[in-house]
Amino acid sequence: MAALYLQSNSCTMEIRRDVFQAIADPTRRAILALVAFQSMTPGAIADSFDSSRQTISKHIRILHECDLLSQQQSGREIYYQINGPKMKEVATWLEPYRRLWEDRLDAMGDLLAEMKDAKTRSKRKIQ
Amino acid sequence: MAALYLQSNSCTMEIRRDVFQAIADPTRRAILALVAFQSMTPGAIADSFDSSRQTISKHIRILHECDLLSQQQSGREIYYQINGPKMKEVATWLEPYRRLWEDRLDAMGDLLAEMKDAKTRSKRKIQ
DNA sequence: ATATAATGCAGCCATTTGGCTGCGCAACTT
DNA sequence: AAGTTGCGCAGCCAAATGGCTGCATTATAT
Repeated sequence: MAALYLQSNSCTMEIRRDVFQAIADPTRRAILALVAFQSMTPGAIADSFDSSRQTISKHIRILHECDLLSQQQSGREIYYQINGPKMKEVATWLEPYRRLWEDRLDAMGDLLAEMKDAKTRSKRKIQ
Repeated sequence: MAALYLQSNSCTMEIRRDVFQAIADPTRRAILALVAFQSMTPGAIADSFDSSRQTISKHIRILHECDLLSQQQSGREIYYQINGPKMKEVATWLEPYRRLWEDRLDAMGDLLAEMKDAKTRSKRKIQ
């Protein structure tokens, strides 16, 4: 939707993918899980799935375009591996929400605390 | 893609959404950011965007279907707020990858070796 | 009681997505 | 030199996505 485009002569070329859109697909998350342990070739990765090699290759391309995978050529083989810092982007986005599931002080946590602990002098500000 | 469907008489109704697919859309992430501070009504949320109220309502529905938002009715108004524990699902998925950007990172190969190390409990080796 | 406000739902539409196949090309094997 | 293997790209297609508009419904307000 909100992708960046770059005009190159007569054609329009997409240059950047969104990390969140990339990890939205379960197959791509599975690929990330596979490659997390060791770098793998597209062929080897595709062997783990029922989809065609080209389909998996497309997923790899998307992961590579958004920089979640880095490649390393060796002859005619290309080894793909996870790009750690890019994964951190998701963690960074998630960080501000951490307090929402780690214990107290959000609206819901406030409610729960009130239910569990009758002594709490809560000045809840729901709504 | 891999969504669950439930047959209900003549129509096919989707019953469950994926959290990752839900946060893939930038508008929905913005909604989450809005609602993180306080519960809000769909109308108030929609005021923050250029899209139509119904379009935002659709996004809210998706977030609610995957349980990222919880609702609380008050008269004809409905207050939506973030569901913390559901957000944790993303954090849980991300956790195994944390070592990829944390720790002492010398080279990518070292990181991979480290992950292997965690499995085999043996000596650390490069790539 | 009547009007207005707050929502959700259904339907329409253009674009994107994710699958497949066919193909071309470079790099190993024989 | 000729064949095989690994890989990416282009093109096709059905399904999903995200936007819009037009209702229907249920509370409030007048």
